[in-house]
Amino acid sequence: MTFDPDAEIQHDGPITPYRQLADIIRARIARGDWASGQRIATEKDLVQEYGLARSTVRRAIAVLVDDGDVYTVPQRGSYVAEKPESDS
Amino acid sequence: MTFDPDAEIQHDGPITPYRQLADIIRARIARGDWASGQRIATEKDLVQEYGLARSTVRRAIAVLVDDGDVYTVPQRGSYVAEKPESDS
DNA sequence: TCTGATTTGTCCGTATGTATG
DNA sequence: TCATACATACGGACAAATCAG
Repeated sequence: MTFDPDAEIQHDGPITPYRQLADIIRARIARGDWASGQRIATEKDLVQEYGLARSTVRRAIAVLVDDGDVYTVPQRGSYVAEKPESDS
Repeated sequence: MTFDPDAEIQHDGPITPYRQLADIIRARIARGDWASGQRIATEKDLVQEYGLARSTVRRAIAVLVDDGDVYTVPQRGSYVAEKPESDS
């Protein structure tokens, strides 16, 4: 993935490929590429689509898991988490 | 690397280890140790070969990058830049 | 049941980037 | 300048579980 210093979403830390990929996946979920409960792209697919190392892809997914956006099932894949609706 | 006040190549500023190393690398490129487009020695190797701190080696490489003699690819290494021939 | 393909889990080695004292 | 530590990233290898046939 091309390093994009003009990426729209900013973070606390430096803009890095794994953070950018995490944002991209989040955006794709929001856009409806994958519905709630559905499996997202495999690590292998993400590696091929974005030209990143698998370790980097895994780090991006780890961010999403940490944020509660997705969850991973060993040997199965990562799925879009069902998030509670915001009442605010 | 031993500080050498009698180094042949002179500079605008004071003679320092990182400037001397930059000169050495330049000379090695000119000599053909590394061809155009090829990766030069890693920072680690240069540290071991010349007995310098890594930060000093990095400063030397930064000089070469600044001069357009080499370019660095994150997580990959530094490469000999393809320089346009001088017609003057 | 067996087999092979798929997919995530883990570990290793290499290399540069950044920060601190 | 030096020494050290940690972060980031790439690439490879192998293990383990799952699933389709």
